[in-house]
Amino acid sequence: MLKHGILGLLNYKEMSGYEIMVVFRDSLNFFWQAQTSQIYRELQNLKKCGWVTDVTVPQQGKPDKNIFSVTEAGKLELKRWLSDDSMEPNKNPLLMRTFFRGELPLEENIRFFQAVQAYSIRFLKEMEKPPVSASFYAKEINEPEQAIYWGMTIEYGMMYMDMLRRWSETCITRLEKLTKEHSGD
Amino acid sequence: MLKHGILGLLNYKEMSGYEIMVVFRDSLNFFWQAQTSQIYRELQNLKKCGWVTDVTVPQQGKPDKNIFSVTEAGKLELKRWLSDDSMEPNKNPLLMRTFFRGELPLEENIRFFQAVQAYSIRFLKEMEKPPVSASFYAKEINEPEQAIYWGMTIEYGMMYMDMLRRWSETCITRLEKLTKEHSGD
DNA sequence: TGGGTCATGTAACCTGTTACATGATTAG
DNA sequence: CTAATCATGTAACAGGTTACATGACCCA
Repeated sequence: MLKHGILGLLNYKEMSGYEIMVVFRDSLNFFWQAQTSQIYRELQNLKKCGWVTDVTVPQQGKPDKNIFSVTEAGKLELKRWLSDDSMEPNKNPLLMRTFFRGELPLEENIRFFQAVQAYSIRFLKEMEKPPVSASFYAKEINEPEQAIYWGMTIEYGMMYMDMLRRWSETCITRLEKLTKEHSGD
Repeated sequence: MLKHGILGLLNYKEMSGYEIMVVFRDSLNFFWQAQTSQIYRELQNLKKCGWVTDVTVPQQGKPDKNIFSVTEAGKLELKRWLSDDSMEPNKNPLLMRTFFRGELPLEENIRFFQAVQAYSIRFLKEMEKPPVSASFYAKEINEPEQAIYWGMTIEYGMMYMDMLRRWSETCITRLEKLTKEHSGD
């Protein structure tokens, strides 16, 4: 997956490992995270596959830059990967932590879902600010055809966070109702 | 994470690696997947940590059963893990595939989001059937206190799939509008 | 007689995380 | 003077996937 993410970025323009890291950190971070160590390793793998090539650019003061660009074979592989529309199963740590909460007292669990709610609200407020989307999306690359898909990921983020807010709200309500019943006995 | 999932299951009742696999396959599958190979490895790790112990039960015909049960230290660790309410970042392959779709023609992308929509609808229909939730949740263990949290994960599943349905719908609408504009030029 | 379930795993591999190392430049 | 940024990575470990192996029992 990261392999193809890197391929997709290099397809926009040639980049060094460091620049790729910056894009992940500043723009794709909300749906994917990647450490430099992993990026540099994957770049070597992509090179072995013949999907990217690199040129070393000497610099003064700083270490040499290794600029990677996608090959024709790499572009084909990117398209092949995009054409696959099978839905892979997901892992959800939040639901794992929810499932086993019966072990803890109600009050603590209410606090847990309040943290979820606070998180989703914080996220929504962040996203409502106008230029959040504009970090990588418009600045680095000026391709209006692409922008529609970038917008879709943002839209997903907002709809997801709103869903999370509503879900945590119902969880809190349900648990608060239980505490009242208990004290009413 | 899997470590603690296993710990949580063993906290309900003692189980063999095989039984744990069955629970993951039949009940937790929609938010977590685990292969037997991984489960057997994690059980050995948990044993090394002193969080579980095991007894070998000889059986006729079948291979010996290795029944695991959680220790006091394991119960403490489970509670410690549940108390952590920090939100860990998620990876979302679907958004990775959405982000780079500019490479493919509109028609193919419409088909992509239609596949997403079909998937979410199929899932919602599956979940609306009454006894889906009742596989592990009520059959294996009779603990009404826990059931409320199991219900919350199901509720999340439905709200998430409904959100996914709405999102893919808006994506399709947006792309269809574009195709009309193109043909109208 | 052949395939599915019960029940155990091992081995190799891929992916992701954490910690560390280097060294110049630049901004506070 | 110190911390951050630019820019490269390595090493070790943790977590997850894929493929294979064994062997008896049960059902069609």
